[in-house]
Amino acid sequence: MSNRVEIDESAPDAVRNAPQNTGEQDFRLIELFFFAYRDFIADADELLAEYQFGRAHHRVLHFVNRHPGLNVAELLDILRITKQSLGPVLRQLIDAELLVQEAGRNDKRLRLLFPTQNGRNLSAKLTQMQTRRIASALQSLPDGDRERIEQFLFGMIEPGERAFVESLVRTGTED
Amino acid sequence: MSNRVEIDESAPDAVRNAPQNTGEQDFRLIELFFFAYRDFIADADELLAEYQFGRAHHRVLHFVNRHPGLNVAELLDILRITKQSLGPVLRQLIDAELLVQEAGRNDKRLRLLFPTQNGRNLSAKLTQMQTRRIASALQSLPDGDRERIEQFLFGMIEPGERAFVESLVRTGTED
DNA sequence: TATATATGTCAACCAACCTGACGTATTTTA
DNA sequence: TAAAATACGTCAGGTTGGTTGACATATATA
Repeated sequence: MSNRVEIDESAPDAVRNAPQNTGEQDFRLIELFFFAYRDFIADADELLAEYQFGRAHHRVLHFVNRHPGLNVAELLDILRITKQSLGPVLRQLIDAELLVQEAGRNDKRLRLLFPTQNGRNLSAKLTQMQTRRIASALQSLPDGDRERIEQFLFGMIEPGERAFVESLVRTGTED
Repeated sequence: MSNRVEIDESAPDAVRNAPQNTGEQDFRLIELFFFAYRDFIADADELLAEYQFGRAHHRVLHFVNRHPGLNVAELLDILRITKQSLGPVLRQLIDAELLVQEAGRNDKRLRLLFPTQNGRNLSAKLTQMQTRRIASALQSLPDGDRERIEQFLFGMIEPGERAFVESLVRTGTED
């Protein structure tokens, strides 16, 4: 069988020029953001692969660590996934003894999620890798620009979500 | 069948306290980056869904628009995926007449990729949505902070990748 | 007691990747 | 000029991380 590509004579015309990096087309920041995020995630991916885990596990581990005692509904709300897709991830993390479940004291329907010491350790390791990358990226900037970066990232978040994100992000902040 | 969760008496101990937002654990920027990227992507996802397209289509459309005449190997190198996974995406974009292929003039083995006018239009629409979100995030910052943001994002990129990304990002920049 | 809530689970499906193997057109090299 | 390398396409089968829908159970609330 031939896979010779016949160029369709009636094909729509190719546009041959590159678009410009104008005010309406901020390619520079769009692409930098894309590649920055790719590499921000990459470190963690490597470490997680040793455990046969993926990004889904990372996110669950991260937020349970940050908010010990979180219940399933709250976790789903943060991650914006369905309980059906959370199910296997949660089970694997519990089987690996990185998380534990406890029934709520007052409301026994709730399954409260806590990290184990191993879970805390792995999460800390992942967080440290990302923290180091951020720190080195901040290093080249003037002191005080950290707040500008925070402000920029916060401004990228959908306005209706900002209060919620702010409440998550404030946790554990001494101020 | 009962799904009563028996709390395993021998379960590892739960860690009950939240970790702190210290120098070693930069939760604030980590989480802001996570949520910012999520929303940065979300606008485009919605528009793409109308075409039954996903993020893979977006990325291909974006880079072919930015670099008209790109060949398949170069595209794979930017996207870091295999040709097997690019295949269906490319075919769908060509079938939808958003992209066209042409054999290379000098090297006829090459398949050069170009956007059609429709492809250019859709890509521009997607880029504009992301550009607007970025612009509104920058609005609250002092003038000139744009460069700081660029510098920060560039600093997040793996050092070995920076030259390549810089060469991609420079395309179409008048300076 | 009836209903609502929180969670778990079964089944079927999908998007977007992957590896491996192989075919064809074309170019380069020996 | 024949052989090897390159660029690309494609078939087959697998994985991860999601989805929707339906339903069961334990517990809480009205």
